[in-house]
Amino acid sequence: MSPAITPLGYALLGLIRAEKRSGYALRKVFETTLLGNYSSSPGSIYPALKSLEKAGLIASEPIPRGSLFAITPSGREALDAWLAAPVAGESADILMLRFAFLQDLDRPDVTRGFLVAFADAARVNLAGIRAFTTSDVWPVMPLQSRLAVDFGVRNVEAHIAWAENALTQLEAHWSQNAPQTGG
Amino acid sequence: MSPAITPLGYALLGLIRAEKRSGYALRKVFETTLLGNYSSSPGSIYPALKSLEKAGLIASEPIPRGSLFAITPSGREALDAWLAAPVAGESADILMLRFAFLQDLDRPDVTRGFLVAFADAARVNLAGIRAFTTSDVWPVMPLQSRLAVDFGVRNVEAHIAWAENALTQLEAHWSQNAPQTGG
DNA sequence: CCAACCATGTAAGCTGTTACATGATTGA
DNA sequence: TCAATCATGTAACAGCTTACATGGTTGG
Repeated sequence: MSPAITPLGYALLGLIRAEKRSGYALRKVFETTLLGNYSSSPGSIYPALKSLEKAGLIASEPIPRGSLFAITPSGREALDAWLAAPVAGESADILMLRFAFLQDLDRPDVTRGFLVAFADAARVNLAGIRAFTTSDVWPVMPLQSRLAVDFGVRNVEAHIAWAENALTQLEAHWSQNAPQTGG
Repeated sequence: MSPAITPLGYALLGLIRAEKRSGYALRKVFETTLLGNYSSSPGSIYPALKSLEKAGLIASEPIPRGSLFAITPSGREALDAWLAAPVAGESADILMLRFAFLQDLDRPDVTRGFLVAFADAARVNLAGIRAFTTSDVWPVMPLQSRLAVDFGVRNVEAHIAWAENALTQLEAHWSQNAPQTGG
């Protein structure tokens, strides 16, 4: 098995699938957009691109200045597998990256599944914290500790609310815009 | 200047200040509590403890089985400096770690300053996103991209609401419980 | 002509992860 | 006695950051 693809690797793969880009252009994306808290330093991106190319997931074509990277069939495969992977354990950051890239997959069923799983995971998470806040140790904990836990509660609640709203809006959008009738 | 203390190092310092602990006990904390997404693997914690000890921030005393670590004066100094540092640029995770440890500092003024700065930073952040969502590119962006941005908005809003509520509750708590009159 | 930007690369160093290894003690 | 847990350690590896280095091009 080839070395695992890192989050940065997937971020690059996703951006490259959406549009052929040079290493420099990719760096600019990380510098300027909200998406991705990844470093735009050359020391991270160029080695990562090399490793993706070596793994056959992207291919470079020379252009007048520098080179352009395009995704390969096996790169598409790896990216799709990642996008469809279960929502377990991954951080919100990574999951949002996946959500953003699900767009290019254009598969409402997969996106729907993702959002449902995302909300479910958040609800499980919330239940776990609630179990804690209703235990007997909770009332005797210092206020500041309880507030730190409350931070987690509010975040998870925001996640759930976001996922429900996103699902509602996307369903409306999908039903308006020529539903996919298979192909 | 000695090598910078890592987030894991501060987490260890904070836990050790609150209570003398062994490496094993510290690992258990990471395994069982909600706080800290740090690994409990021996390969991370024991080397980190060694490095803290080498830097003179903690000291170990032998006990029947293993050893206990206690914070040193210079460790306290380093921890306090970190707790009082500006809220700029750090991730929410790290900031929450700081908030939890601010408890042991027992300095309402510092905690208040932290929460105010935290809320301010979140508001600046929110304003930045709002500037984006009211720009001319926003309406033409795909729905899914807008939803990804909405995730960020909801998170930051949750941060602000949490900080405001935390401040309110703590002020009430401080005014009830024998306000510090210096000394 | 000089500054700024385009475009890529590498070397050093630190950190953390995984995996393996050791040995003592406790409980069934 | 055997498994589980206590308690610590280390070696190999991967990854990212910082910093440095190199050239070409564009614009004033």
